Amino acid sequence: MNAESDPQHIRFAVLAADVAVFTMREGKLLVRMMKVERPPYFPNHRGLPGGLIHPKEIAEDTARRIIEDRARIAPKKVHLEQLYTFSEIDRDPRGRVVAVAYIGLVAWDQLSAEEQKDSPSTWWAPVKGTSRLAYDHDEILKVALNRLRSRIEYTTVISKLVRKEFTLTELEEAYECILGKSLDKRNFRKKILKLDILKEVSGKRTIGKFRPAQLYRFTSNSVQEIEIV
Amino acid sequence: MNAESDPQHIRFAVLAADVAVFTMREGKLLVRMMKVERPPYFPNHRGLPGGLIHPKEIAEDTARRIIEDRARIAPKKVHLEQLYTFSEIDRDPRGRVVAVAYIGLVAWDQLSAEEQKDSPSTWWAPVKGTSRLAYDHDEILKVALNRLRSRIEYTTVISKLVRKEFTLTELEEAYECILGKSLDKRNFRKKILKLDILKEVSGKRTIGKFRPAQLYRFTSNSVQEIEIV
DNA sequence: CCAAAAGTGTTATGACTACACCCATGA
DNA sequence: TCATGGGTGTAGTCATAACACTTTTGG
Repeated sequence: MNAESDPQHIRFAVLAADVAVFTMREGKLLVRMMKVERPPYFPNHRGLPGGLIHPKEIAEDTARRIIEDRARIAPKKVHLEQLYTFSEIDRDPRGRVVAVAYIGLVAWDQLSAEEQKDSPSTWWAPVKGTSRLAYDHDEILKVALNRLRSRIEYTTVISKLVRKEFTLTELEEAYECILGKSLDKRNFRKKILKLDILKEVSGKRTIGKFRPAQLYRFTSNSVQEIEIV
Repeated sequence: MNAESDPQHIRFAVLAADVAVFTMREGKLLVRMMKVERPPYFPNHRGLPGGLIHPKEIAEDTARRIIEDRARIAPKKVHLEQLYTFSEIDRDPRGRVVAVAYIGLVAWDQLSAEEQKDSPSTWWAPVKGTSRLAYDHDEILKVALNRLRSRIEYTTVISKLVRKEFTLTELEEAYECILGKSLDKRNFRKKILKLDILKEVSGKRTIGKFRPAQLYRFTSNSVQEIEIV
């Protein structure tokens, strides 16, 4: 019998979950930040919401709890996907903490006034220009963005960032915002409609004093794997 | 100060790494198995190589150590990619163990005679027909296979499963084996050559008594993201 | 009638699919 | 010369990319 099969000798590590919750407002991608008060390492600092995994919790439930308690957002509104597990020895200066990182996506219009609002403890920050975060959260955010970018190209995850009913222009802007490049309006429409993942809904939306736009919604509520963009 | 900021109250979980090491022999995908002796839960059972993360180890190094000590393969030969972190409460009947799972890829011809050989403690098993593994390893293997399938379609990971110099027929068979479908020889060759990821090498290989085949190798040693198949 | 966003079609180019025969070799 | 795997080309179809003007609306 070796050391590991004897429970007395089992080695422990601290396990945490960190979450990069994204939303989109006025064509800008935002990420949820929280205050990190960890003197002397991170006095008056900021980072992604995170916390330790409880003994009777799967990592995804930890992520949900953190979204609720730390990010102050109702977790059932947030679409979660596991991102990567970060286990660098010194990623937390207080000791060995391994973090299972998640990506969270939520549509801005699904958020309550409270959830949209910024507070001293948690707030929305534009992704562009967000850096110098506590722990290894710069790295986590970078990996999360890369994953988000690649996933919108072959899945329908973008459905979790736009409102339930949207115009094709809004959808195109969401793609452009995450991909960081502009798309051809006519080609985008042809392509997205041919995929057969959207359905027209009866209403139209008027923005300002101009021509109203047809509204659409995703036919399926679940994230599907298809070739987009 | 809340409970989590007080080191006395930090909650611990057991962390492990599990590895699905794949290789390919005679057009069949094999996965490395090990004996699991955990009475009364898994007497005389089998599973993927796995073990606990040491305090001063990143998860990937744990995976390498397990590949060396448990799977009995020189870890530097194995290409590793993090797969997913499994944290179901009861995935290990002995207690709470969270596993960071990895995919390992190694070319059969890179293995020594010892490494190719099966022993009572660790052996190669054809992926097709491998099931009823210990812990949640059926699930891990399933997720690993899905990931492997999708990754060979948009990266050059297959380079880690074929020998350094290979014929186009060998490469095509490797794709067919993992994708589980046959490809058109002419179309496959046109496509793979146009991608500009292979270079001809001077030699030819004769199999049996027939016409010798041109040898190729991947131009880059690293796994690249490109649209294949 | 003006300003602004919504909406729409064509053409050229390149990629993909389907498909069948000749070539080189060793026995 | 035969058996076997190696190697190649074309035509039809489909997807992509580039590109500009008309429509609808409220003020």
